[in-house]
Amino acid sequence: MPELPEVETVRRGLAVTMEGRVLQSVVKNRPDLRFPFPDRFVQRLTGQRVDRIERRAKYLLIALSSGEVLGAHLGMSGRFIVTPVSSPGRNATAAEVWPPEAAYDTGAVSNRSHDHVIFTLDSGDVVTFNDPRRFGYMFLESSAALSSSKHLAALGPEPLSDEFNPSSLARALESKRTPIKAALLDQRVVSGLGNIYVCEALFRSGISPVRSAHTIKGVRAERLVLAIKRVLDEAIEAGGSTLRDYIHTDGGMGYFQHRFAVYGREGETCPECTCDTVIKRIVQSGRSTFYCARRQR
DNA sequence: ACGAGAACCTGTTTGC
DNA sequence: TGCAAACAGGTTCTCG
Repeated sequence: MPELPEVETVRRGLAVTMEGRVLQSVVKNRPDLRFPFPDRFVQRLTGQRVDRIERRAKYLLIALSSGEVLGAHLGMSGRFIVTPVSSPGRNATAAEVWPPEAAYDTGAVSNRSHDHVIFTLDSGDVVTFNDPRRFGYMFLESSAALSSSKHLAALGPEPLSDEFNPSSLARALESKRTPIKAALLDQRVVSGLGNIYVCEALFRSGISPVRSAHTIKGVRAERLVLAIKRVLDEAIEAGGSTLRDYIHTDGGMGYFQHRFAVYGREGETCPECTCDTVIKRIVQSGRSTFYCARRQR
């Protein structure tokens, strides 16, 4: 579900609610998500203060006063929902007020049986992790060991950082014969991109998704890097893209889906071509790719 | 060693 | 209308 802009939007929502607060109670409703929860998960979290919430690629990193960091990946359908103590129904128990009205309104929350972890803060606010498909997961790691931990160690540069630039991208791609579409989904090349924003960035840069990755250098690398940074910036600004599962922590929607040029637009006319070229959908390594065969070479 | 495809799960949409 | 197949924002494992 969520790519970098969606995870960043969730991070901002959680930071407002959780930073500086103490985890008064933690309820875990099953032994595992995609992976088993860490040993003594509830005990290691209960009573900890949340110092800071950061993001690395698509991971949320919740730094605790114990010196440990709670990492969370949303997979395809994971979401955090905040039920404020001041919301309507505040006199009800936490279990009775979730999910908030806005989540009902979007239709994005369909089943309480997928509430896997419920955090109650000392403010009274309740933060719930819900994930129908259970591709999401959580882990705990000491702050010092975090960057070399299993899940984070191999990640490529943050696309919005200066470490991600035309020459670093060209270097990462020079040995790859796979199509550029697949290479950009490889989190070791650049971290945080997913199917939507790869399609959109390739369109903006005029690069064909089937082009061999190693041919991206020079001007093409410059155009691609710029397109990736811009599309991510714009999507974060719009609060991400809400298609099916993804919603904000307050149940609200992102708006960037209205600005997709190609994603999900098979058969529609290309927004940049003046002729009547239509957007094509192909399948690459099992995932849909949308592009304009005339404009993208 | 690399790359394509399957697998992991549930829910929703599409097609016969 | 009803049921089955296809599809979904991600990652990881297996196989050729």
